[in-house]
Amino acid sequence: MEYNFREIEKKWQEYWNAHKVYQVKEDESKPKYYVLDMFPYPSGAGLHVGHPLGYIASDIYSRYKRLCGFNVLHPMGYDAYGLPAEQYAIQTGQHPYITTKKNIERYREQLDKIGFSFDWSREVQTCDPDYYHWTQWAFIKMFNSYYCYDMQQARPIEELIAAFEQAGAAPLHVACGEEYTFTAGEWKDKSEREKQEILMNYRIAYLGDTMVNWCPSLGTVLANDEVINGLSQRGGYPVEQKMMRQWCLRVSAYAGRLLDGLDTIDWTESLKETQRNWIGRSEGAEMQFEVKDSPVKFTIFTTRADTIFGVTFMVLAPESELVEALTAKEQHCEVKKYIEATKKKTERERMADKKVTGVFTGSYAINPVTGEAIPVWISDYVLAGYGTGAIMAVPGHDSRDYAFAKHFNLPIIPLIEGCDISEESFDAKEGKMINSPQKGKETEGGLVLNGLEVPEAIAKTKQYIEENKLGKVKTNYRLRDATFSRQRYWGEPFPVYYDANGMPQPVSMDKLPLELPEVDKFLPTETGEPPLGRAGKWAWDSANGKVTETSLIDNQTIFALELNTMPGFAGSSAYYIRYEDPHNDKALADKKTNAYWGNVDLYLGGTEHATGHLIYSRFWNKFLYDLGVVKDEEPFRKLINQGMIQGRSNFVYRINGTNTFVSLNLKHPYDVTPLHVDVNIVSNDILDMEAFRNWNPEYKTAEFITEDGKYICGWAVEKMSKSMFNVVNPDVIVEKYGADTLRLYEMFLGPLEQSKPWDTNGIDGVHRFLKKLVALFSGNTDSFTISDDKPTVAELKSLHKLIKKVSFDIEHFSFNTSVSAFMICINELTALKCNKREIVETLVIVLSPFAPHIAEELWHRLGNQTTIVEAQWPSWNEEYLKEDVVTYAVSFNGKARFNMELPAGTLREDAEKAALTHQSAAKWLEGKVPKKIIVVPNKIVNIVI
RNA sequence: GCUCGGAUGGUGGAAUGGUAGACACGAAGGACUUAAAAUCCUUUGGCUAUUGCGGCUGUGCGGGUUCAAGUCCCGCUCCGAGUACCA
Repeated sequence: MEYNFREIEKKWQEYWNAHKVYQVKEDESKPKYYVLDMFPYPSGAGLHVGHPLGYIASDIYSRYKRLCGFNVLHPMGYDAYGLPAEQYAIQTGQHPYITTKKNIERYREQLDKIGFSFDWSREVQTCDPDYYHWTQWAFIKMFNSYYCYDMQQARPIEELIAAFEQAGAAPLHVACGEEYTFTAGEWKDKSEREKQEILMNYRIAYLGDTMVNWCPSLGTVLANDEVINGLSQRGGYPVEQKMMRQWCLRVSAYAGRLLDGLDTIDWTESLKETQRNWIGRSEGAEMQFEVKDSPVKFTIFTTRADTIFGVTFMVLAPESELVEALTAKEQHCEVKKYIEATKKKTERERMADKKVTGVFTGSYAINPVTGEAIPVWISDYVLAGYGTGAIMAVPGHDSRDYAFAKHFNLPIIPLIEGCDISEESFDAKEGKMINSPQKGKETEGGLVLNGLEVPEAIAKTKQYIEENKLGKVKTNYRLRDATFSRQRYWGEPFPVYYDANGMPQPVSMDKLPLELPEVDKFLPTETGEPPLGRAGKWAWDSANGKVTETSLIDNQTIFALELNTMPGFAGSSAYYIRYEDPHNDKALADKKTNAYWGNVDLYLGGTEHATGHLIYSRFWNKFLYDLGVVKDEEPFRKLINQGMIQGRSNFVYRINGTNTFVSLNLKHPYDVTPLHVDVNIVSNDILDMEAFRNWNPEYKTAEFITEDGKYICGWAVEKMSKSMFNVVNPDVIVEKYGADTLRLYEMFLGPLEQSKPWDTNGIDGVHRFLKKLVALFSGNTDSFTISDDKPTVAELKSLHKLIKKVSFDIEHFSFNTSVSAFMICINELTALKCNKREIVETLVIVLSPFAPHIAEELWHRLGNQTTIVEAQWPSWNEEYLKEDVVTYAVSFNGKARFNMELPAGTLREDAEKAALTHQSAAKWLEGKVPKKIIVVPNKIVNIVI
């Protein structure tokens, strides 16, 4: 029987598809298990060999869990909204839907060839109206909710309105932008528009004037995680700061729960740490400072309350609202100049420019503890968006304050015993406090920190602040609200129109989905509106509840709809819930269905989503949890990050000024230029010279200086990309070796979570394994022969060793060592010439998650009528794994010297005696009496002399 | 700067504190073949030894704990990832 993988794989893929083998339904009789891959964005380039890595791993796990008796949900879909399709549309005029659809088809074709066990009947596409219906629905729910800190959950906005009507706004402990204070009476006197404006301040989805990351080249705003080093993540264009009225999601309200939730889920420590940093909890105190000769008061935030005696100046952010009030007349001009200069700089320039800049306001603040007057400065090293936009500067113990003080010649006071601040500040939170207060400045009943350790001093100062009403203890988060508007076409439309007051109103729920309209061009309008401004019918007829002609807008029944669309993360934030009940037109997912499937048990994807998707969908899920829509508060119970597969580029070396190429090891004497060469015409770093000449007309006449007739290429690890000619397409591998080989080889390449370069060189070894497996039943003949004889102990040992190892490995996602175990087992069975039914039948079940096609083929050849999917994962029998004879390594002073064989179960004393009386022992004992003997059962006897 | 990873042959990588280098690739030699492909066998960390057996050394560097360290602890070096005026 020849290993005809093309025939076998085609046959079974068609069979599985025709018999809907991988479709699942809720089944109360079985425990559920939900395995999910991060769904891909279908790019025009198609899949390269790195993309399926995670899908293969999750597929192995799904198949394994199925064999173990779980009802496994393993769906797949597409994150179909995105910039590349829109950029392409701008260039070519082709509708992004067409591009996206084409790309999806290509992806599907490529995925199908690899033999995944996805339940495609549950496929979702984020650009499908039946899907974004529920994205829009969630948005309206967020619009109609506020966040209550006392109850720690999202609540209907009506409750807040009721509270305002009853008691006004003074004592509310809720998430908001600005803190309002008004009485119930004042609330009632406000106009409808004023009321809406105030409520906007509390909604979880709200319109807000915020500093946004504006990317002029993309013509849109970006979320913080979409900006890297001041450049856009997509395209790498410069990003500037701009004040804009935008839809935002009040993610910050959930900061505490997002942080605490990390302790309840099984993610890698490094990913949790990344999220913790991004959320950025810091515990400190807010302190109020009065201003000399002025009624103005302002608040600062600090985590180092203990350094209050070292404050020598204050700093405001240039954007701070206090700037105006605190600028003295004589400083007006200077301050204005500085603010103007700061505004001109982009975020990137501000970051690149490490120069210390600032300007004095002319005002003095009063230190609430010492009563001293300290100058107030303005500098761009203080950020308006964090804390209160103002700080107390302690140059002795903060490096930024130190640099500022040195530059402007401001005093620096050391507060820690023995610290050296002549060259740099002492930022560590350790040591004994001094100068707190300074000698001779002690006040009656005042705060004294001298002699305390820093943590004690922080605690004591906080207590002092609270007792004397100088401020309050506060926890700050770095996590900002997410900007949710994009000035783009290819995204979910907001289900929102603007009423006669110009205030947004949600479209009624029963009119969803609000479908994306057609436009003539995908560019902004001439007046600078987003592309949806071109949509002729993009207005809302509230009387009839439908989209209608723009020209009819009358602000009575016909209203303007929102022209922005939602960002990429909108559609990917709850897709995993939709898979559970993908065709439900009444709800995102039926409650009972969600109660069965619950959250994702295993989520696989890359780390690049650590501060984007994985924060947003946790937020989104928590919101849905608050609504009672989903059963679990955390969406992803266990998360594995598969590593990236990089490219392995090959180089040829052209001798400068010639068309002659010199082999890697002969290039030293020449002056050469390394050139990328297509990795598909290189095998084991040996160039196919004929193919090279045909590859590019430029090389048609290429000459080679070879080593023994071989041209050896150099290589380097780089990103897998077309321009490096190092892209390896999975289709090519499948065509040449088969899907089973590809699957095994991707797993064999190394640990799942590690990034590694793709190197086709080793694939023969894995392919050989499958050929050996097939050869076991046929030798060189075409027949398939199987023996019904009873297996021998050696055969059973080999098999059970394999079952144990593979079971353990799959549970620990150590797939690379599983593949090794298969190879060892097949080598052993080949040596034993074992083709016994009992052995083979079990072997193929264990192999089936890894190489499902060949396993299925053999399973049927063995006479089984059902698919192997319905088989049962075998358990191993420890009895078979026991050895009769145990080989002990005998060590002297920890150094292994010789081996000896003893019957299994030999007592400790007997093992000692055997080691000492062994014929080789005398040589190593050198006549000495052993001081100590350690016996490790079944393994080692260590003799200390 | 801070945080988190990592460092093992020519290469990818194995190794619950217990004989380091499993498994695979590559390489060298051999068998079969007119030849090639395919397949099979032998060798393969380094040094040294060799008619034989063997010996020494070895997991980035320097210390430590232990009968025993790639693995645990302390201090470095280098590489990678994330994040960054976050007070």
